[in-house]
Amino acid sequence: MELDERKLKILNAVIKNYLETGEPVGSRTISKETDLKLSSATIRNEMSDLEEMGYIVQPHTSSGRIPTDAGYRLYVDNLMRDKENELNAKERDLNEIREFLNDKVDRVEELLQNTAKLLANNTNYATMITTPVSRRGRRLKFIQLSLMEKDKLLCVIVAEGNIIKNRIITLREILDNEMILKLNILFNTTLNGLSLEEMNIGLISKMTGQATEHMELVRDIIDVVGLALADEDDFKIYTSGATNIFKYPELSGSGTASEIINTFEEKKLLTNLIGEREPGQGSEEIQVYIGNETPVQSMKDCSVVTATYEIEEGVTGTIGIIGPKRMDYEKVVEALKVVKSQLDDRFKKHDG
Amino acid sequence: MELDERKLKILNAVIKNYLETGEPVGSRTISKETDLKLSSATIRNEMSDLEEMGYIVQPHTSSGRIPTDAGYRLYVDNLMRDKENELNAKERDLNEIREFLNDKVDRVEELLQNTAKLLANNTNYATMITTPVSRRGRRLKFIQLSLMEKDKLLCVIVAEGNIIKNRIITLREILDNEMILKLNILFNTTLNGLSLEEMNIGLISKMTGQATEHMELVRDIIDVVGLALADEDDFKIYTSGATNIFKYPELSGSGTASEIINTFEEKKLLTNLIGEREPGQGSEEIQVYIGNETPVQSMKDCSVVTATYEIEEGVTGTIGIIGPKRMDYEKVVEALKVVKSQLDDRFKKHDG
DNA sequence: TGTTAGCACTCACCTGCTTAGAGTGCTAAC
DNA sequence: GTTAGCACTCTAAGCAGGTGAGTGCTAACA
Repeated sequence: MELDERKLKILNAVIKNYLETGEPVGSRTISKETDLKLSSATIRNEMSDLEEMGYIVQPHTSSGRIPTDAGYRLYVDNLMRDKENELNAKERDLNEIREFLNDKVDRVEELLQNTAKLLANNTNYATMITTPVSRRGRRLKFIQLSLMEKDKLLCVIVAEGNIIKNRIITLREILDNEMILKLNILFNTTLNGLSLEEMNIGLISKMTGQATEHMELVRDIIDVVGLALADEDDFKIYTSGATNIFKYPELSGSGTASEIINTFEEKKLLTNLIGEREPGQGSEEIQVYIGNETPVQSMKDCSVVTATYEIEEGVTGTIGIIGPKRMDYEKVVEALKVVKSQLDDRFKKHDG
Repeated sequence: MELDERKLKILNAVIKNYLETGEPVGSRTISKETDLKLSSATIRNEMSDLEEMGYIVQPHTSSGRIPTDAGYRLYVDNLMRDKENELNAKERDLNEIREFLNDKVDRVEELLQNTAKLLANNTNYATMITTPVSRRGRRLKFIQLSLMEKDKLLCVIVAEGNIIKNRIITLREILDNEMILKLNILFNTTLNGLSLEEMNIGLISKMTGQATEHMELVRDIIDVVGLALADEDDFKIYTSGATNIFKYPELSGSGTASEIINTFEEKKLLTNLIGEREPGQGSEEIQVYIGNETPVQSMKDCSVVTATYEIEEGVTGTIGIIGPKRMDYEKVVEALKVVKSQLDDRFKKHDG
């Protein structure tokens, strides 16, 4: 059977109507609400075909049709853009996002948290956003050792991108200030500008050789620096609007809501959503997962839309919107694009 | 009417039974399950009295009784301890908590997060825990200035309790290393050991006087130090097991669950739970809020039990457990006591 | 050959009715 | 003061019937 123009129009109408109402849609509704001048009987025949092709189903005999995952897929991939003219109304909402992101918020944490909240409020879905992380390890910019207490050494480690980490080392020996100064010089002349991979064994033995009386300490410090550079513990996931899912009966019933909320609470469970985007792939960088396509099991009854933002070459974060399968894909995709580009801009501005 | 021994026993039995089953409890049940050798008819009379006194109610005519908030209150304040002999069984669970907290977890954040999770798993209620905060401002331990880029100065500020904060100052002048060394010495000799309140105007003008060429910078640094010491932004609330509330039908129905989950997501809404304990008050430092007594509106159908832990004089955090009014108060209170004392120990150990 | 009107049929949902069971309050007897 | 007995109340569950939305199929129409 062929998916001709008319069938597409009907499918589009069915999905569009279902997105709005959340109720199964019948042939009469389509007959009345499309510009196709067809009776409900004709529509019925076409819908029967569409069902056979796997794009729509009846929840039970003699009820209207609702889209299948395949139906949504087709809609998202091919039909959605047909309605671009309607976007103007939605643009208004998005302007709020634009304006907000243009305001200055000083701390990144707050910025991301607010972005999540804003998206959640504007879309009425649950949202998540991650801090940007670098694919390759960061380079060491410099290191600063200072004595905090007589047996506690503070190591301030500054990496590329001005990521600052503090580590405390408990000393097994007494150090005087002069020695600390020497160690500072030793480390900064040897390690600065290197990435984790470049700090090899040769380098380490060279350093321990230059400070034979404090070999152990030097090793400790190198360890700490290595861990700090590798450490992704400033990788955070912020979420907002998890309770929005209660607004959608098809999710709030049974155990689904509980599972989803739990996933949001244990933010680690969301890591699978983070895009493994190949560098330089597709222009959009927006992913839509429908139902079972989702990488997170607990969301198999939802749809998930993610975008990847990039604040500099190789340093990316992920924004995600989670809602019912009948989410307003257009609005969500549009909102993500706006946020993504605004975030890009903001970070670039900050950089320069 | 007087609340005699027998009435107390019956009330206790009603509440205990209701805590277990969650169903209204009838006179026959009590007649069978207590050691009082009384018929159901007698129990009925007594229950009628207890209802008149406001300790129990019938959800509808001709159903069993459930406790009122006043009933729970009486139970928590006076009746609960009668069953201390049963605690041995529950002790086993608590040992798990003890063992866990004795294991070393390096980062405080992780420790607290895990504690919340552990409590949630062991009690089947929702839990929260805050980072410890100091009532009075912290004292400055030392400060370390270093040049990060040619126009960016890194200030590492270490406060009492080894709280470390990093701040970046953008320079309006060029500084050489010698100058930075001088500034380091100036700040550390003048400010170390002082609290925010003690850094008064006299001190500031004395310092700017000693570095007239860099007056602006000195002022900037003092500002940054002041803000960092006052800043409570490392105050965090960790939560766990929010979805546990779905296990209790009386909460999961209607909008309550959604509201509670929302409160847990917007952690700020939980701040009202944080104890304003007067120093040196009551030995227990465990608070039980039943129903409407709660300081957080969205939890008016729940009970909330909080404990305050203190890692050093004046530096306290709050642990909270949120569940249905029919929560197992004994177990919860016991668990909180264990966690509280273990946390105390752990921090003291670290200190020493 | 595609489109339409008509009709029988299905199914979810609502309403009203009935029944069973748990539990009460009251009274009278012990 | 305690108890047995009884009438009463209320919930929960199950069943019957009616309604309406929607379908599939067939036959007639353009």
